[in-house]
Amino acid sequence: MPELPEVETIRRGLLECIKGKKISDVKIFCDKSFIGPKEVIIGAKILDIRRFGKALVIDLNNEVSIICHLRMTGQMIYRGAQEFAGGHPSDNFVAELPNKQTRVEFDFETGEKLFFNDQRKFGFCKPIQTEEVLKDKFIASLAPEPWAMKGEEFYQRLQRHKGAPIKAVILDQKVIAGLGNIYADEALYFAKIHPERRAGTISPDEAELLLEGARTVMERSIEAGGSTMATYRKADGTKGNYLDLFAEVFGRQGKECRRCGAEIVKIKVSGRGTHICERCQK
DNA sequence: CTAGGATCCTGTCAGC
DNA sequence: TGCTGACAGGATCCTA
Repeated sequence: MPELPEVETIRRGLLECIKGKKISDVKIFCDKSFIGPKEVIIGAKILDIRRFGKALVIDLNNEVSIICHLRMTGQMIYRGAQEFAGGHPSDNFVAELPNKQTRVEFDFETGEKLFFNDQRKFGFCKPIQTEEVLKDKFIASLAPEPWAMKGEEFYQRLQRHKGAPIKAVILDQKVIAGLGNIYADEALYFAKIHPERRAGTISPDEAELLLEGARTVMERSIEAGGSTMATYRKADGTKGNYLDLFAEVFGRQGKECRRCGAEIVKIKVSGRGTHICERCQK
C-alpha cells in the first residue's frame, strides 16, 4: 500500500530519528521478511536513507546497505525519545511493540528501537553491498519518476503497451516509478482519462497531462505527510483519515465528484479496485 | 516482446 | 455465533 509519497515521508522522518545511530542487535520474527545474514549490519551506523521509487535504501558506514520494500502492508515504526511511524495506516502505529505483526526489530546502541511491521509478509528488508544497490534487479529496472521524465518520453513508454488499460500501464514501475493504486486513480482523474482506455489511445497531450497529474497528486500527498502517525492519530486521539487531505476519488465511492457533482463509482480494472467519475473521465 | 491471471500472506468485513 | 467469499495503497511468475 505504501506508494511513493508514503515512502518518501518515511525516508525523511526516519532519517531524522536514526541518522548516526549504531545498530546493536537485530531480531527476526519472520524469516521471509529479512533476506540474508543479519550479522553484516550489527555494529554498523546509519549514514543515510535513499529512496528509489517505492523502495527504501538504508546506507550504513560499513559498505553495506539495507534495501527495504514495504509492498502492501509494511510499516516502519520508531520508538525512542522521539517517535515516528509511517506506511500502511493501522493501530500498529500506536500499539505495544513488538506484536504479532512485527517481522524485524532493529535495536540501537542507545536504546531506541525500529520495528518493521507487515501484516501480509509481502515486504522485506535485504542487506546488500552498497555498491550493488543500483544493480539490484528491482531497482535497476525502475523507470524514471514523473519529475524526471518529459511528456514525450512518457508518451513513448505508453506506446509500448498500447493494448493494455492505461491504469494497468501506469501501475507498472518499469513504465513510471512511484504510482500505486491510490495515485494511479488520482492522476487519471486529474487528467480526465478513463482507466479502461487502451494506452495506445492516449494522445501526446493527454500523456503530458497525466504526467502532470502524477506529479501533482504525489506532491500534495507528501505535503500532507503521507499516512504518518501524525495524520493517522489526531491531537485529540481520534483516528484521522489522511486520504481526506487530498483524495478526489480514492475511497470516495458514493460521494459527489467535486468537479461535476456526479457520483464517484468504484469499478474493477485489471483486478484492482478503481475509483472514477464516469462523467469527467473519458 | 506483451497481456492477463494466479500467487504470495494475514486480517477484516459483509452476507447468510 | 460461525462460516464463506471478497477484498486489500505491490510485485512477480507463469501461460498464451
